[in-house]
Order: sequence, then structure tokens, then C-alpha cells
Amino acid sequence: MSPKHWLMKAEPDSRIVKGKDVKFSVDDFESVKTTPWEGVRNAEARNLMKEMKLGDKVLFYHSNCKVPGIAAFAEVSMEAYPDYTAWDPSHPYHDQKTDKENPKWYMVDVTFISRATHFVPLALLRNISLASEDDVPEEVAYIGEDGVKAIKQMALVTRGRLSVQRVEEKTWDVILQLAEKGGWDAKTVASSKAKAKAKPAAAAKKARKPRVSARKSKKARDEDEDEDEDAEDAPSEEDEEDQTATKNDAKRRGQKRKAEDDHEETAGSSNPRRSTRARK
DNA sequence: GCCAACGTTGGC
DNA sequence: GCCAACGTTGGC
Repeated sequence: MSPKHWLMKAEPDSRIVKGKDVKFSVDDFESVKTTPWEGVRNAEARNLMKEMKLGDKVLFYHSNCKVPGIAAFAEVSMEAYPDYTAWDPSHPYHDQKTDKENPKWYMVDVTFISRATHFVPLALLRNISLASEDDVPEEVAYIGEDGVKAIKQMALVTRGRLSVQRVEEKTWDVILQLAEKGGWDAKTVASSKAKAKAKPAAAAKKARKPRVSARKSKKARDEDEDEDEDAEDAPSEEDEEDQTATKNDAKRRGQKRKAEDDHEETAGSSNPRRSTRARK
């Protein structure tokens, strides 16, 4: 079968988490060429990585920064696996910290292919996704109505919090076109804010009340034993995020939360690993 | 099993 | 720095 397509997020700005800087920009990526995508400790992201195969295409995304967006193209490689020669490189390998007999965490290596000639900002994608199909921003009219549809269904715009996402082939093609042709101006990218604001709807139901103290602590929080990745050298990226596929958003709406799909562990979301956010 | 509180992501 | 979104926890 033909290669699948994915989107993987990395943070281009420095941010210290658990004593380590999680920074991994497109410049870093281009310079190292291949990096093990370690540290992911979110079940859904892990499951997606388990599906990856050598040669699958990857959109390298800049997250949690001034101008988030797609910065480069890459592919699943797995060349950095330590025992590469002794292992079948056609599928993901387990994280070095996991129990090899009963692997919990899987990961892949990702190799840089090329930079996006024109960085594709999230704001542009949002703008496109918010436009009616027959009202595509003039500058990017070349993606056509189908292109708009493809952007509209991207997990990147429909969900957000997920560091490893599936990307449809058509969507990959559209992103490729945008990156190669560019054409949008600041104005096109700028207005997204207002529009984006318009979408909150689900929010109402929540209406959070003021947080009263009360909650004791959850115990769990720190148990994760094995933490961390070893390789310091490896720049890595992200991790985290949510689960399950997007497809049914419908269900997502009122859903209760399911905890990951996978069996076993996982539950560990409490794993503070990278999760802690250094607030400014 | 529901739901309020809480923690975290991550765009802005 | 702010805050919307949303997963998770845990009392009930």
C-alpha cells in the first residue's frame, strides 16, 4: 500500500520541562536530519505511531510558538534505532524504556526531507477551514473546493490537542501545494483570530464555576517511574496529547471521557513527563 | 455512572 | 499572560 501521511508537532521555542529543553525547531531538524521521536506518552499518539511504516510521509509542525504552522516535510525512517541491523525496520520499535517483552510505548524515527518553501501558518489553514467552499481566499484559490474540504477536516483545525495526527492523502497534496506556491498575504492570515473566536459553542455548556479549592491531591501524579528518555541528544519532540480519533466528533461532544483505547497502561496520563507547562 | 473541579495543551 | 477547550480525577 502506498505510504500514509501524518502530522507531528514539535516546539521550536525553548521550554524547560523536567529539566530538559524540549526545543526542536525545523532548523534543529534540518541539522540532525534524523531524530527518534521519543518521549511520547500519550496513548493515542502512541497508537498512531504504531501504525506508521517506513517511508510514510510526515508534516513537521511548529507548535506552541509565535507563528504555529507547517514548517517542513519529513518521512518515517527508523534509522536511528540502536539495533537497527538486528531489527525489522519496516515498523515502529518500542521505546527504550519500555519492557521489551511487553512493550508499552512505541516510537519511530523521522527524517527531514525538505523545508516548506512557504511556511504554512496554522492561521491560514484556519482561515481556509472557516471559509465557505465557494469563498476560498483569493490568493489560495488554486487549492480548489476539494482543497478547502481537505483542510476543513484536518485534525489540526478540528481538534488541536494531539501531537501526532493522521493526514489524508488529499490533504497532504493540498499542504504541498500551499507550501510550494504560497501566495497569501498577511491579511489573509491575520483575520483568523476574529473568525476563530466565533466558533466556540460547546463552551457554553461548561460554564465553569469558580474553582473552589477543595480538591485534595490526586495521588497519582508522580508516579511515573521511568521517565524520561534517555537520549539527551536527541531532540525530541513532543508527546502528549489526546486520544482517539477524531472521527467521531459527534461522540466527542458529550462524551465521557474514555481513557485510551489501549489496553494496559496508558492510563498513565498522569505522567507528568512533559506535561508540565512552564507558565510564564 | 454523573458531574464538578482541576490540570494541561496550545492558540492568541 | 490569558483563557478556551477538553481530558482526567474522584466525590457522591
